Amino acid sequence: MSWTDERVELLKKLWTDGLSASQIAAELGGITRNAVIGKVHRLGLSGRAKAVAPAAKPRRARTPTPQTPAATPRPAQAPAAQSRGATALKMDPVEDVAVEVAPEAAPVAEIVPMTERATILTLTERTCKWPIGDPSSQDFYFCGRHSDPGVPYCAHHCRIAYQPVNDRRRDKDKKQLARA
DNA sequence: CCCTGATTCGC
DNA sequence: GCGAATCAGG
Repeated sequence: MSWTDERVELLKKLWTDGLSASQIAAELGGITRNAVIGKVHRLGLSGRAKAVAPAAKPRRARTPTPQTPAATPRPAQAPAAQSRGATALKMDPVEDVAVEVAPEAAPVAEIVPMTERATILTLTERTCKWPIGDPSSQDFYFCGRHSDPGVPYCAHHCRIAYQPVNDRRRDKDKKQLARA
């Protein structure tokens, strides 16, 4: 894949929206998070809303200068993009909406251990995105259990989501028959 | 382990 | 310019 204008625009939008590099990579498709990060830096829009980095961390990557005959200046990159607004807190508009509403009844569809639950902020390519509970409730969350990369749901919810309609009906019928 | 962004450097 | 490899950190 190449960086077409459309893809660059989408990248800018998603990045400024606060999505992580890997999330953006998944959104764009056919690209890794490294590519996204690299592009973000080249575009000069790194360091989004974030508390002002206090003591600069002396970044050093890879083996300390392996082959350097005599001259490899590498201006250590101009400290250009250090200008940021005061201290904008990163927030996700989606969660904002989901949290604003009344806390009333929270019909939990099933139990998922607290430690495995996911919010819209913690979902990744490998977390189950099965929604649980009332979306307008405080207790709404996503399954969050492990799912294979690129697969939206964990094995358990995959079975539910992708179960053929006929099978489901068959199950339902079985239950009704058993009851009758 | 999972993940995050930052950086370097061969291509 | 691109992005894998690597780093430092949560």
